[in-house]
Amino acid sequence: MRQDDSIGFIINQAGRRLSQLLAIRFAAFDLTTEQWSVLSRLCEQDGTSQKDLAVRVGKDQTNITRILDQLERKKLAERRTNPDDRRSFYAFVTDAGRDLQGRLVPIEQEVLASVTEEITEQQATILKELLIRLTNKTNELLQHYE
Amino acid sequence: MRQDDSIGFIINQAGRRLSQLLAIRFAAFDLTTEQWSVLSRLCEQDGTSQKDLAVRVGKDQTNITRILDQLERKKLAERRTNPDDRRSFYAFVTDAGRDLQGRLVPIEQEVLASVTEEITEQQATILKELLIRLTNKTNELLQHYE
DNA sequence: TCAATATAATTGCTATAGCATTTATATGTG
DNA sequence: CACATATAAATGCTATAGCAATTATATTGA
Repeated sequence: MRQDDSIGFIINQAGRRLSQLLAIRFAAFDLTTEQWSVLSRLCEQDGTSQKDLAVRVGKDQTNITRILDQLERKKLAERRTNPDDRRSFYAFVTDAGRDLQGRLVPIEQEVLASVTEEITEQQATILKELLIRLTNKTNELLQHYE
Repeated sequence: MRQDDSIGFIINQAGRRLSQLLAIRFAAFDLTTEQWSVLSRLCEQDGTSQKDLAVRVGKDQTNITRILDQLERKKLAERRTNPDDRRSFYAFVTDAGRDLQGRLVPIEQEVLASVTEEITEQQATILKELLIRLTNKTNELLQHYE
């Protein structure tokens, strides 16, 4: 099988390109797409522990630590101590963070709309569903190595 | 829209997870999935310039330089000077590289087969086709910023 | 021909992914 | 209670992504 036909290659290629396009649009706001993914999640669900945030965003806890560092440096999010467990922190979005997120939402939507222009809404739904099934299966297989 | 529903999030998540699973299986061979992607491409098409290789693998030329450095260090590939243009190099896979690739192919195929176990072959084809269409459109949009 | 421009590859930089280890704090068991 | 074990977060490490700048060499145009 040629590499171009490998589902692994195709998925990663699609993801990288999409991130690249989004990154160009986000550059003016000095925010990376990964910082954006954490910021959005915080806007949806404020005050979760870093561990919990990692699971929800689907990132390693190490990466969450570092992305939160960046968001905190930019005053878009902040850590607050957990009085019940001094090992853990709760992450919160700041007013500036929520404000920025509000300005980025329409840009993300515009980008996503433009890249899916050549496929129908129904196809987009199918695409998402198939990817989610594949990811679930992959997660299941990954668990065998934990 | 919740982040979980964002096509961008879903694609990137799928790609990362798949790479992670493949990485676990490749670890015993001391090869990363990205090194693998370059090595496979070289096996398909030996003796291309780095610039050309970058386009084919869908990576930045900078990354090709560095991944080739790794492959060369591991004696899996080598650069040869281009007599017609002393700025450029041709990249070649070594015997050891071709040998390793041959041993990894069945592993990659097994992993891809296992992650697509929950979907039909027809669905896998649809999935790939939709992703390719999305990537093509994204590439087209990216060109506007070049 | 020679000077301006373009190009192939490299290098330096920041951010991210993921692993192993460390640190601080909790928890659970004798 | 004391000690072993578990857990949350941080840190150190290597590899990768991508941008900007550099270096060496080609090409182009006056």
